[in-house]
Amino acid sequence: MKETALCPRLSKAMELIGKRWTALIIYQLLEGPQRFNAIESALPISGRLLSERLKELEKEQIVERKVYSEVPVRVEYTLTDKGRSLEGAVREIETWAQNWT
Amino acid sequence: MKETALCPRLSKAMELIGKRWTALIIYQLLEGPQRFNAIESALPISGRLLSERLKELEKEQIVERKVYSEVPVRVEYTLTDKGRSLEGAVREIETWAQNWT
DNA sequence: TACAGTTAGTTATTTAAAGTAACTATAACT
DNA sequence: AGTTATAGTTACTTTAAATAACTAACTGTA
Repeated sequence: MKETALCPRLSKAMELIGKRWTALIIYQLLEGPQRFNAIESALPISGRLLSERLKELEKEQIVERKVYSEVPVRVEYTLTDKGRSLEGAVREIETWAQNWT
Repeated sequence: MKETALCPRLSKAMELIGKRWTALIIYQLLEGPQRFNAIESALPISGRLLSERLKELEKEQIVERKVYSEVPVRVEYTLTDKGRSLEGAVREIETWAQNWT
């Protein structure tokens, strides 16, 4: 993506959390750690995209991936501090949506 | 887009303001009314997409379009009350970005 | 031994959105 | 007649998202 002279920080943040499904995944993880299937069931997202998004969020250190070698394998996704710190922004958007839509 | 059972309101809001460029356009308009060219210059967005986004935002009553029949024509875009009410959310994201990126 | 079930994905293909560049209408100015 | 300016539009290419089918690893059952 091109850079904006306007506000590179906002731009970068929007590129990340404005990406489709990202905010909803974070919203879902605010409930607590979740397994891959749980997130997939909570949202109308496919495994393909969920996998892609979780990788991006992991790379940005917004979520943490924990693998439990059970059978079948269990993988849990948890918000990091950085991830949890997005709660305010997500709640603001939620509140706005309640008041204006 | 499919509906999410999770939080249709957040989902709807993110579909709108999470759309590429939308948050940055609103951020820019928080400075005050702006002409088409001014927004286009402030962001690395093309006329094609800016036009498309502004139409969407006008339809959602987040921005208002005013035409002044001067030569050449002047078109100004202003945030409505609904649009200005997004300031809190945008600032939250900006603050998060400052603290965590 | 062979087959179904479970989780957490991946691969392949189609469809939608975004990026890029060139073009248009209108009117003044040279 | 040709140039400049604003606010777009049109045509085309590239990237991202949606959809569906498939895979690996292991268990439990017939």
